[in-house]
Amino acid sequence: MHWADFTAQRLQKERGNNQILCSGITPSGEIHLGNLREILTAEMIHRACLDLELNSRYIFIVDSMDPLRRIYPFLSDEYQKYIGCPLAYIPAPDKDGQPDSSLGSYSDYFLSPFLDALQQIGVQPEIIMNHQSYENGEFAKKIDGAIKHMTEIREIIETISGRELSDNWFPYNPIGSDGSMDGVIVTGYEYPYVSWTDRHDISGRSDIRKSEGKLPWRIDWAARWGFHGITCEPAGKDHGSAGGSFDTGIPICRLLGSEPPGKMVYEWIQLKGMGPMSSSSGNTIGPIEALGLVPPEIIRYLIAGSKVNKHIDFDTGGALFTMADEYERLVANPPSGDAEKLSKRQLIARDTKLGALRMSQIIHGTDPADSVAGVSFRHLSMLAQIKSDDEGIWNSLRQSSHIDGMPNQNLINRLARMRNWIEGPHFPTDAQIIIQSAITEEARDNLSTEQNSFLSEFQKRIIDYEWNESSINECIRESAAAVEIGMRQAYMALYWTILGKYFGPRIAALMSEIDKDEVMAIFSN
RNA sequence: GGGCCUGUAGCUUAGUCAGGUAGAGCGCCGGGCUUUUAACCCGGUGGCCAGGGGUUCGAAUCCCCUCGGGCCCGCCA
Repeated sequence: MHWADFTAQRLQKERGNNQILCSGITPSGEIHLGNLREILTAEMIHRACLDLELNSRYIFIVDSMDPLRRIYPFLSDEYQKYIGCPLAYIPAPDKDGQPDSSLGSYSDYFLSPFLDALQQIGVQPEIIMNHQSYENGEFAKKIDGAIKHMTEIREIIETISGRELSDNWFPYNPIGSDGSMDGVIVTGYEYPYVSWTDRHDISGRSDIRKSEGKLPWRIDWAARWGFHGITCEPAGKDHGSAGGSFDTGIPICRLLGSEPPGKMVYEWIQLKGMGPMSSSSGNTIGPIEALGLVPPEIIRYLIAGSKVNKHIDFDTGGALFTMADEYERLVANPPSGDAEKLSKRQLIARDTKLGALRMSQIIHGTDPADSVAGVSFRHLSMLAQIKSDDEGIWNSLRQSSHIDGMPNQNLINRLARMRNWIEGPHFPTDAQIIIQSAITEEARDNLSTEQNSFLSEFQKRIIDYEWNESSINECIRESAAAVEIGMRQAYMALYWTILGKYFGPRIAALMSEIDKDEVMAIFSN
């Protein structure tokens, strides 16, 4: 069974027919591909719940109330004054990292491209801006409870996380006179006001029913589990390790009167050979960038086809072909078989694969067969390289009867992505089609006597042929027949000559795209 | 130091939670086909399931130990 279905069944047993799946992110910088795993993990479980006919909602909480913690590499020193201020209330950076209030809030600025990416991969969450939950007083009860149970919460955090909290620690961080939560010391509490003195020695009070302060992370998380009624929130393994925020969140959530979700921890996505993604190290690939290269259903398949607790190596090079091939093979030939005839293992394998395929669809519940657009990823990569205009590609596809009439939107999108990939730095060199200007040494060494005589024969004959695909092919066939050489050998000889390797795309189509004199020049050289 | 995950064929892995004769894809080898979609079709090769011990009629699966790999433990998914 697929992990999403398995989790959905477990949730039904544990929490009944109403489920609220949740994921959350902090928009402190460019949101990277790794964040997609959190979102897709939750969203796929949500879909599996819907498939079980449970009442399921999927909410996406943006940690817009989190403070700016430090000056990131892409920010100018101007941001010094905003450290400790909620991301929702400070201006977005411009190209030079200068704060520019005309660009909107910091949190919206980094969030909106990410929401576009979610749209593309078919994720439609209910979006909740956490600062609004503070503004409209949803947190008030939990804050009041946290302050009243201050001693117990302190003990939970100190014993479970092993961290020692300072004497003036307080389970609520008020915002001081300059908008920052740093250096603000709480001096008293009387509902609904927390009074404080900030680092400029200015005193004031915060109304816990408004966004005049926030709960520290570990309590904030536990509190919102409660008032949103969250039944499942997969967390990154940083939160999942012993003494992490999940372990403290569970008892704190109960202390505040609510049932916490069960612990569920997912592994991270790494860039192949480069370690975990991290905005600060610059070792990151954005979902926007990834979605510029890879069809969205294949991104989904990357997550759906991996177990939650396995780390994923994301590779923007040749492995994309392998991944796309696997997906297309699965779509073309989905595992089937009679449940009675299959062993338990084969049955599980079948259902897991079918589940992954189901979860990979952009639109929930649609037929996977519609997602492949009729053309394989590999074939499209070849066409995109030898044909510079899109119309030429559609013509070619019509001729090879891959498509009928006009290309659908899915295919148009795929081609656009393919062109991005090919033109960008990630495209693998061994997939590149490079037309040689002369026969290479390596090619010479690999060509047999028969192949050489085929090539001379072809060179002689082609002069009298038209320069188009079918005519070139005819010439290849006749030349091969004349020197009594197998077609495979004949094609290989042409690949060596024109591309400098022993394999390649349809050679006649490729040749017809190039000028005849240019091709003949390769032979002569 | 505390903890999590992980080790199955040359490679990527399924199967581990619910113990019941090791599955798949890629690669490789052989054959077929041929206007080659780096394709397709057929057949084959290949695993003391990291190692050791225990529980069991029976262990890749559960328990214990050892070793190797990845990662988390201020913020980060």
